[in-house]
Order: sequence, then C-alpha cells, then structure tokens
Amino acid sequence: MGFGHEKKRFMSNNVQIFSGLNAEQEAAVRAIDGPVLVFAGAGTGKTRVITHRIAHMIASGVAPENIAGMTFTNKAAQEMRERLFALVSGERAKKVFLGTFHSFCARMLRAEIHLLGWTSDFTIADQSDQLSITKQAIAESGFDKDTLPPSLCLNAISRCKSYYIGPEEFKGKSFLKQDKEIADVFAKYNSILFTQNMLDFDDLLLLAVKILEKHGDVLEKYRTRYTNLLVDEYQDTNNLQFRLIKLLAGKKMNLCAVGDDDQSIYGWRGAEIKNILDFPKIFQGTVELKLEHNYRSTNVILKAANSVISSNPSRSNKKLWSDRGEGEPLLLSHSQDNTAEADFAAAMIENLMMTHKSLSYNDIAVLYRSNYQSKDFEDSLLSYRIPYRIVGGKSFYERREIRDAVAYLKLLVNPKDDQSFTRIIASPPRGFGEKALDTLRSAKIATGKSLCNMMGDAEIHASLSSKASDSAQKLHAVFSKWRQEFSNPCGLASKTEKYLKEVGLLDGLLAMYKDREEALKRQENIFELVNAIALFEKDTEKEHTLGAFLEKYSLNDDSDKAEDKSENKDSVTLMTVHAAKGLEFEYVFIVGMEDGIFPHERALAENGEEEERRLFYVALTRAKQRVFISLTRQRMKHGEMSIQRPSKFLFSIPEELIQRSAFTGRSLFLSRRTNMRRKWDRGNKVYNDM
DNA sequence: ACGACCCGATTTTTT
DNA sequence: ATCGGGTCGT
Repeated sequence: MGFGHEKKRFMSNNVQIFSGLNAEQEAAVRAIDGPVLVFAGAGTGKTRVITHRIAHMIASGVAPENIAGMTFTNKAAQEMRERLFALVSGERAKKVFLGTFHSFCARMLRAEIHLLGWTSDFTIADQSDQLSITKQAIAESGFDKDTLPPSLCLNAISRCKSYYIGPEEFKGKSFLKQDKEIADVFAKYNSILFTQNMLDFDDLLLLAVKILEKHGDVLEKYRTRYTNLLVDEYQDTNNLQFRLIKLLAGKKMNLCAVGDDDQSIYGWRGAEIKNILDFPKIFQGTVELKLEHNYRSTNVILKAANSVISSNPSRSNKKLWSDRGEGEPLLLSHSQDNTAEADFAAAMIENLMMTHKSLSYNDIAVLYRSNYQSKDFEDSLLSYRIPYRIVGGKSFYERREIRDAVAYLKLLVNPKDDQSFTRIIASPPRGFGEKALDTLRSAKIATGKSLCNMMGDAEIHASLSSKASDSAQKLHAVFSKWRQEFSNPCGLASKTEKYLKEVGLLDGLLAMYKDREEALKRQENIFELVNAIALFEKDTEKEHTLGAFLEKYSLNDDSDKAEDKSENKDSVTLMTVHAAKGLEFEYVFIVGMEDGIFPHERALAENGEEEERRLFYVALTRAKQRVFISLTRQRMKHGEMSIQRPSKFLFSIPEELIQRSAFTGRSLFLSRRTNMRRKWDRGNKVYNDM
C-alpha cells in the first residue's frame, strides 16, 4: 500500500481505482460483467470493493445513470456515496443511484403507482400509523383487540406481504380460526391504507414488484434504465427484495451481490439466507469470489470467531485471517450477579482509558443481546463517571412533539391521513375532544370523506358544540391557507415554523407542559426539526416540496441530522448486537453470555440456533484489539433472582484463546460505588436466601 | 382533558 | 423491576 500514494496522482484514473486493493478485492472490482457473487467477510473491505467497482464500471464506459446500488440503510448508502465521490467526478457520481431498497421503490412508485389506483402524492405510514390502522381494522372487522392482539396481526400482515401473499391467499391457506380472522383484518388494513392514499413500508417493495410483474412496458423501462445492479448485504434480502432484483436483472443478469451468509441475523424479519447461498443456481454463470483478508481484528479474535461460526452447517466455507498479529486473548469474566457484571465492565473501561493514552471512549462498545440489559451498565458507568450513549433508544424523531409537528405537516400533504388528524386534533387542546371526534367519525361513515376534510363541511358544524365547531372552523382555515402557501416550493423551513406557530403547536407546548423548562426544551426540539428542514433545502437537489421532505423523513433518511447536541460527545457506546452490525471498535464487551440470554431462549425456538450463533459471530468480529466477555452466576429476572448457566457458545471458543479474569466485579470495585449500600444489601439478601 | 393507578408483558427492529 | 397502555375518577 505504502508506495502507491506518491505515484497515484501521476497515474491515470484507472490505476487509482486498483491501487491499494489486495488480489481478491481487485478480482471483485474487475468482475463487472454478468452475475457476480462476492462473499465479503467481516472487515474485509466490502464497501471499498463496491465503490471501486462502480468507479471501474464508469471508467469502462458504463453510464453512471445506468448503475443502481441497493443498500438496507441510508447510512450505508451515504457512506458509499461519499467514497464514490473520492473516486469519480461529482458530476458522474451523483448520477449513480445509491440508496435503500425502500427509497428505490418509493421513487419508482411516485412515477408508476397510478397503475394501481393510488395517486403519486401518497404518503408513507410509519410504525405507529400501522398500529393504529391495525387497531381500526380489527374493530371494523368486528373482532376484539383483547383476543386478537394488534401487534400479532401486524406481524402476520407484514410477513405475508414480504412473501407476496395477499389477504385472500392467506385466508385460503389458513386453518386456524385466528389466522382467518387475521386475514380479514389484513384485507381491511389494506383498504384503509388505500382510501387514505397511504402505503406501509412493505407496500413500497410489494407494489413495486407487482407493477414490474404486471406491466411489461414498465419493466422494460426500468431494465433499460438500470442495466448494472449492485446489492449490498445480500444475505439480508427478503423474498420481495429478491423478486425485485431478479426482475430488474432480467436475462442480462448484470448483477453483483455482496454479502456474508455468516452475518445473516435478520431471518426473524423475513430475510432469507438462501438468497445468497442459492445465488449461483438462480443466476446461471455466476462468478463467485471471496474476501477473506480481514483488516480489522487480531488473529486471536478471528480464530475465536472462525471456530464459533464453523459449528454452523450449510454455509459457504470461509476463513478470515489478518496480518495484524495475534493480539491479546479474550478476557472472560464470570461475575456473581448482573450488577457485579456491569461494575466489571465499568472498572475495566476505566482501566483501559488509564493505560491507553490515545484511546477515546468512542473506541469502546458494550454489546448485549437485548435492550433491557443496558440498565445495569448505565448505572455502573454513571457511578464511574464514564460518559456513555445508548444506541436504539427513543430517537429524536420519536419525541412526541416532533411526531405532532410532523403529523401537522403530513396533513397538509395528505388530508386523507386520519391517523395524523386524530393525533393532532387535541394536541394542543383546542376544545375539540373525543366527543367531537366521534361526531366526525360517524359522519365519515355517511360521507366517505376523511376526518380532516370534513372540517370544512357546513353540515358537520350543525352537529358539533359551538366550541368544537369554532375550533374546527379555525383549524380548517389555517390548513387551507398553508396548503396554498406550501404549494409554492420555496422557503420550506420558515414556512414550517410560521405554520406550526399559527396552528398553535409552539405556544401550545407551553400550556401542555407545566414544567417551563420542559416546554422550552420541546420547543427547542421543534426548532431542531425546522433546522433539519433548512438543511434539507440546502442539500437536496430535488424540488423543495413538503412532500419530498416528508418522504425523506418517512424513510428514516436523517443524513441531514436533527439530533440532540449531547449525542455527539466522546462516549462509550451501549447497544444490541444487531445494532452493531457493520460497526467496529477497538475494545468490545460482549455481556450476558448466558444460557437463555445469548442464545436467547425464544429466538432459539423461533429462529434456530444458527442465527443466534451468527449473532455471536457478528459481536466478536466488531472488535479490533480485544474482546471482553462477561457472564453471571445469577441475575435479576422479572424481579426475581435466577441461577444462570454459561452460554453454550462459549464452549466453542478454543480454551487457549481465553484468559480468565481473576476479578469479578464486586469484591474489588465495590468501594467505588456511590450507591453501594443498596446493592450490597440486595446482594446479601440473595446469598442468605440460598 | 389529564393524572393516578393497575395490569401485563418482557428479542432482535436496517425501512 | 420497569415500562407502556388502558381505564377510571376528578
């Protein structure tokens, strides 16, 4: 790698594309014809290969606008985009489609969905919209949400959709009474979405596939437009995504799938590992390549990871290696209980920071199987005064006031959105309560109009209290005015602020929260949202319509991040193993390595042991320098102390790679705790009980 | 319309 | 233990 740097700038563009790549990476970058499958192990330079491959295609004469790269997250797409800009001119780089499956489909549907009866200004239902629509569907189908849980229905519906199964087909396949009921709810759910001109996340993929399957001319159009396809994280594709890719690839099959079957951890969401394993069978003539040279971890870590994953049958054979030396053994700590386990991690982190001058908190992560495990570590890190941040908690966009603000905005774009309407009609309180809402609901049955639209009807006002009628009248006028204002796509951010003020949300917050501090904080959050809109206006190439912003928002594309300022400070990361996929840290703590927790008991039953093992493999391969593994003898579970057994996964790590920690937390570190009295009491009681 | 209280669940969640 | 949802009373 070293000598390439000086030479690079004198060489042709083409040489820059290949310099610094190892042989296996270069082979993958050069393979730009026909179907290609790249097994890219953890830390083997996958993103690099994808971006260089795109650059190589462009250098070889492929038009950038004919290239589409599909990812699962906006973050991944963003990263690729940035790295591509370093390789090819911005002019060309921005013509390449790089985005999530969902954004690809959303873009396509804006142009084509009229074929299925929606209009192109459809809005996207988020998770809470989905849930309330499901509840409504259950009620309207004559079922009881206490006997037919909404989340169960929604799960089933989503699963059906991801297998391209509609309500009728599902009903036909159902033998259980409950499934038949769910099929009815499913049909109702779909029709509610349709009348509200909305799509859920699954629909984005489902309807795109439907259109491509049914309309040959459209299919031809997109095949011509996107002649060169790349798919990142191919092991995570579900049946719909597979169909989409297969349709687009056509007979030419100019398709490159990159992924790692060993990192398939989303089977429970419909991801099908067979998509990557059967790729060569589906796409005849596939060139299969492997990236096994890992640039991230020490060999001790890789050996441990390799031996763990090798217990899985039916996987493509790979063995990661690195030239970063052997490294330190894994450190195993067997603590007495969960508080001691957390203390161990905190003390060890403090120790690491003291002994490694250049290390920052950002280089350290604590990974757990389930979110609830974070609590103990928060307590310990707090008492050690170690800064931390939790990934996966309530995000900025999940704050109530932000969701209200967005609902107000959504309602301007899509007045048929009853969920948004019910969300904001009483927030802030404006004398239009549950009773008035019920009046609207019954009128809806007669008129078939949406709740929001009926506020303008004279007949409605006759049956409302004068207070409610007044308030509806006012709100309706404000909506009309701003719908008009926003139809001119400029000054989005300032309009949004004025609109939210006029509609009463900003001042309403002061009335809604007694605590003035809190009210101001929430107002501040709204201004952050306005800020995000301003950033969107500045950065986006597209037209600055409200609809365009909302789509970006719905697809979770928060690259123009609106977030708490406090989230950026140097801190230890606490997160689930799932959330850690794709990330790397110098030091990684894998905690709660106990039977029932990791592997998780229910996951074991539902998704099988192999996926849980892959999850452990993912956890191990996040670490660059060293892995700390901890487990307990007993822990508080549902308010009761339970005896814990070590995870079976631990036994598949060769003994010689493991060093056992002599210290287990409490005995050594207890005196440091501010709240030691409480914990000590709790601990003693437990010992006495035994 | 809002707060107090009780009950029940409690795996992971890229969009 | 704890959090969220739902219900009931003010």
